[in-house]
Amino acid sequence: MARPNDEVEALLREYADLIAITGGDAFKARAYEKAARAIGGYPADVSKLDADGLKEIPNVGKSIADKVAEYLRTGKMAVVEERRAKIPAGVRELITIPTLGPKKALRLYEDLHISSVSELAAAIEADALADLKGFGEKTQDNIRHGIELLQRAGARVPLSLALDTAEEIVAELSEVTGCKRCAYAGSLRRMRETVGDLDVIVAAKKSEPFMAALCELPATAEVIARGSKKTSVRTGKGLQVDLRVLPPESWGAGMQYFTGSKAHNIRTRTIAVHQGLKLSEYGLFDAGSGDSLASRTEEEVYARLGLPWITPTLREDRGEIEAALHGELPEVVTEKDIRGDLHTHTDLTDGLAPLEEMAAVAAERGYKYYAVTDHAPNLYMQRMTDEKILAQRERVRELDGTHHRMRLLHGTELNIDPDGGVDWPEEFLAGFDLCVASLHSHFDLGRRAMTRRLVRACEHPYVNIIGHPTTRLIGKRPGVDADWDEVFAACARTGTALEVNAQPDRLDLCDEDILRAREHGVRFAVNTDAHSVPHLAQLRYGVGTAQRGWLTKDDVINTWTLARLRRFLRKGR
DNA sequence: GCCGTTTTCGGCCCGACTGTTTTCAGTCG
Repeated sequence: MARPNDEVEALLREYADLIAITGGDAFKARAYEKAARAIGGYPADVSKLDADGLKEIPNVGKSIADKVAEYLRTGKMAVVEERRAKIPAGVRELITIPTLGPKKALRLYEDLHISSVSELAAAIEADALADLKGFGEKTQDNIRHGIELLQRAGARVPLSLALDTAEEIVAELSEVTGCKRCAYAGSLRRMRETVGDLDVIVAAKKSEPFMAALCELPATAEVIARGSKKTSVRTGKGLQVDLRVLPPESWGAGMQYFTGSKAHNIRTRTIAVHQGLKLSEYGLFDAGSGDSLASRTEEEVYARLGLPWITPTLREDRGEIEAALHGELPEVVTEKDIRGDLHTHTDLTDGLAPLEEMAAVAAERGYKYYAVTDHAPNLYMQRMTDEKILAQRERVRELDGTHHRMRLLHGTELNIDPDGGVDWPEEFLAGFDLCVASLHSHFDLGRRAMTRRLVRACEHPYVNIIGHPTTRLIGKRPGVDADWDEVFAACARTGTALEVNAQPDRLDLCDEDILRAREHGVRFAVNTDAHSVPHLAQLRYGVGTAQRGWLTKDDVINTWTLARLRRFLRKGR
């Protein structure tokens, strides 16, 4: 979903890198990075803002606002063009190599005129770096290895793989003698959709046994660094794991610190500094006397800073600090708030398990209601017919209320055709309790046609939920192009919910889209789109994503009572 | 370059590890 905000973000990031590479003021470079991030995550479309409007964005002042306005007006930013003229694009590429930063990149360019990763690889092979100051044998080895890692690609791994690996490592380290506590932190705890590396925290008096245990795990393929406080390894699947061992009394401060995000921590540390305090992974200290004021629990640390405890999924510096200071933190939706799944499949179409089994497991999960929504006929490979779906409906009615009194709803997942129409005529659709409608083909219509298509689907009187709205597949396929603000407005106007699809390779809508849609007053449904029994447990990823989008119970229709849900599903008909 | 309950200047998170620079710079998170 390339939108002007993303373009501006990329350009400002490039400028920040170029400042760093040319030895410019490091604080200036960081100011541009902060502004880039703020614009990328800003809910409104920057191309619709003037310079004054741009200055409303946090970390965007007059200078950056003017430059962004210049770019939006002319398609160029003069200062970036100037720096690009001095530094070839390939030099910036060099700093994507792990262990190679802006300083070394500039030295390579100035002294040896190296301006691409391939030139650097060739120079190392030709032993051309031997006389270069600061490039000893080890440094060259690290760069060579860094280039290999870069070329192997796929730096970030899906949330689900990261979680599996982390739970395994936490379980192993928890067994080591002397372990007081062990947990994962970092972007995994914040439930980001992909995870770059794992942060595992141990509270113990002695660190060495844990460092040894991590290095000796079967999953460990390579030891990157090993010290007494921190050890980093890489797993066979290329996932980096950073282990920190902290004294038990620092547990809360350590978890707070290593959960991040970086941006959130900068804010909390700044708050500390303003109060004459110093916040580190070891605790919150009086800056003058060095006395420890809080460190045992996260709650304690936040409280001493004058903040309530903040849910990890909100810690992105997307307004949670301000909300916390004003006592306006959202009470985000949790897994136990979900009363039912509204998008699931059975073996009648492409699911693996029969209706009876899916329903039984859903009831075990404690759901009050559960919707079966198999594919509609226009997804031809699924061979759905009127007879088959009506026979299923009969069976659904028979089973209704038989598992722990869970109510079964009969639905379907319709296909939105290129014009925005759906499979069956209205008379037939009236027989369903609810209809999900999704894009399954024609992903490359132009933006206008795609917008019209989605808006028409929302306007359909029997379409209740738009399933996996952008149809992106993380790391494989971008979402479709549409004017999403227009689509979100149509959802709000027509009483059509947007799905937060919990499949770990979808997570669609994503957190940033949820934040934007929420501004329009849209309702959401957090669904698994389960095609098998184990998929029902993937709800946690959807809930995490919903939390990252600041959704409360009230925003999510499948936390509601069945009576309230049914009123919503009538869609004013 | 941005920002402000230490406001219009002077800060900007801060500590860990590595490698090579014999006292610390570069990179990372």
